[in-house]
Amino acid sequence: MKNKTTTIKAVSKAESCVPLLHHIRRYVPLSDDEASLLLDSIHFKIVNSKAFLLQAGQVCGGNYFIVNGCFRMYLNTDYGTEQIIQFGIDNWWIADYTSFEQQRPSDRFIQAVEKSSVIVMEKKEQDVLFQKLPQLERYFRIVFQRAYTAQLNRIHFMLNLSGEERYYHFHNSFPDFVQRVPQYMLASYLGFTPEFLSKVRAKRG
Amino acid sequence: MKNKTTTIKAVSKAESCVPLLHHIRRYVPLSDDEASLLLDSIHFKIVNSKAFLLQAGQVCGGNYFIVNGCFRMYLNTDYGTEQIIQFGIDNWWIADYTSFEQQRPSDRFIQAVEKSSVIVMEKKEQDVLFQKLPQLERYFRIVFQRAYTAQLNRIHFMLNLSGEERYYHFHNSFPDFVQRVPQYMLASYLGFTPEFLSKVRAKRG
DNA sequence: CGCGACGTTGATTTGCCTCAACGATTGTGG
DNA sequence: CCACAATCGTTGAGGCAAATCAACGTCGCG
Repeated sequence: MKNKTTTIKAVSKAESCVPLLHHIRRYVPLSDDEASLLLDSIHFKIVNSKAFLLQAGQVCGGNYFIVNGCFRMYLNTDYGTEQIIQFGIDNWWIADYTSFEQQRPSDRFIQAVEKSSVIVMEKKEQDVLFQKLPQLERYFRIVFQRAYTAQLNRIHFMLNLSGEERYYHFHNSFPDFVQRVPQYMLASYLGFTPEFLSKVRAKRG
Repeated sequence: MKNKTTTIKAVSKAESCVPLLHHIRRYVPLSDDEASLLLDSIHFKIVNSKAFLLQAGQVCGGNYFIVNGCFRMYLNTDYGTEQIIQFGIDNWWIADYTSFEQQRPSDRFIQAVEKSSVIVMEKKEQDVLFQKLPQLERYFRIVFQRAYTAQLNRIHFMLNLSGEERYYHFHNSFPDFVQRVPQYMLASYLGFTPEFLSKVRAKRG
């Protein structure tokens, strides 16, 4: 019985990490041996809705690959409100990289918006992995290069579009995602109030 | 006289690339042999004020390391105005990475705000260099990781601060930079009009 | 069932924009 | 070296997009 459980767990870990391996192999080569080396250094985690990967004051403990689900990164503003600065969904990495790299306390929260599963790569493990599998540096170079350009594009839209235009642009870009998060979170992310979003939506069904 | 000029030029290339070597060595090891390999694959370029590294419609020809000077990246909006989405100064890399990676036409401009000098790393050369000097992947991984977090922070300020607060925050963060660019460019970058900036400044000397 | 979280709607306010006219400074050609 | 234009910054009047504040409806859940 004990053996069986162990076997199931082992299988489940390998299986649950398939999306990550697939994502890595979109950008760099990774042999099966190298993949199992990787698997030894990461772990899989189920995160309940509203649970935190990170809370302000803590050091960001891992670099998180979202296997499935949805997270929001936010921080508390000067007067008590929460400001969402980004969402993360399936096949995205999320972390407070300033806190993670320097192992210093963060000022942010990373919270599950729905029940989710992630792969955790801790700082120590990641450092070792970068030595053993240098192609991971290339992989993350590409990941961050794209994340950087995505944020620049986002800034462009924030500067040029009205609130209403931003909402419809986002809606067109991620039509299914809009259903997944409460409207007040979407409003915060897009940079306006929930009341405003409600009025925009009232205009067109 | 001609010889002398040539000699000066050769010396000047090695010398002018010192800031780049120094920047790389802040993050990854690079032997002298490796450095000269690098030097063979890049070139140095003086850029006059108002000259372009990239214009909309062109493919972004290089990844540019700014040795000294100042650049702005902008694009034309639907209503004929220019929207600045970022500045680049000494020791920053700048490029339209979407255009650069895919070698497809850009929709952006990269223009010198003042007389500047850059080091150009062309796509082909960069690809070869990444093979020869794999630590450059790590170097750029770090560069992009930091650039990404910087943009996330910038988004946070755009979402949370009023126009006046954004100006003073930027002013405090880069006190000398504010002097270097015309106010209308700063206004565009910070997301308000030149008139508004003028009125903000009028309030406090 | 009743409470708290979320969304809606309307009245009012405000931060910033638009438009227009006017200085100041720079650069360029005669 | 001056005249003149072009560029950049300033100031004010009026307008609009979105925020704020408040009241109310609705749904899911302990």
